[in-house]
Amino acid sequence: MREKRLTRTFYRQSSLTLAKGLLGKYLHRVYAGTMLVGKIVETEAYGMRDPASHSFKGRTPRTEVMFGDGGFSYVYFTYGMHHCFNVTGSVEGNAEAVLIRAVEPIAGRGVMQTLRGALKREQDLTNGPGKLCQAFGITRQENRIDLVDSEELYLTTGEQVPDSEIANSTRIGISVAMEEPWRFFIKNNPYVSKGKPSGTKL
DNA sequence: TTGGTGATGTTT
DNA sequence: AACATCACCAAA
Repeated sequence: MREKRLTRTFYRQSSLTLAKGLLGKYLHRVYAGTMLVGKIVETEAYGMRDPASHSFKGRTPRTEVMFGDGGFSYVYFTYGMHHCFNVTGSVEGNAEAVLIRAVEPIAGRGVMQTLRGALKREQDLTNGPGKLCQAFGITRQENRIDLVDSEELYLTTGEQVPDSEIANSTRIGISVAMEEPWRFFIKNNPYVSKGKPSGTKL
């Protein structure tokens, strides 16, 4: 069966709804003529009045795409060596985005392995936000792509994930708003990242 | 299996 | 100076 692309309407939801709704969807990326596909298994929502969001301090050249319409890629570079891939949500003026933290490889494994280099364990291929960007060849060149139109980077309906297979927790790797349970993942999926949720403090 | 640490460059 | 991370190594 043919994969159906996600519509603009789908992306124009709050980042919280979108983060959960993106689980099971397929990420498609054409890299050097090869179609790479991954099933989204872990996401995090970042929103408007969220101190952990890049958009919190207002519009800057980097975060401008977050303030635009839903359905665009937001790729940033962090820790001096990693890229992270986000999908913008909501509508023009509302800065919301969902960080894609992990995917399960569906197609194009060979190319992903080449891009990632030698690995000890199979799941290390794509079980983290920086890792999946490397495996899919996603860099800042892929920032601000319209996922509704692009032939190189887009999302499709993928697989339905029942609520009973979805779990949530606080987000990973942040130092503010650590109590917000805005991370979503598919239970028992081996490609979910191993980062530790923040905010398990008193 | 867990935990500590260094690499690295963009943004503010 | 901080940072929405990862790979490495050591200890147990």
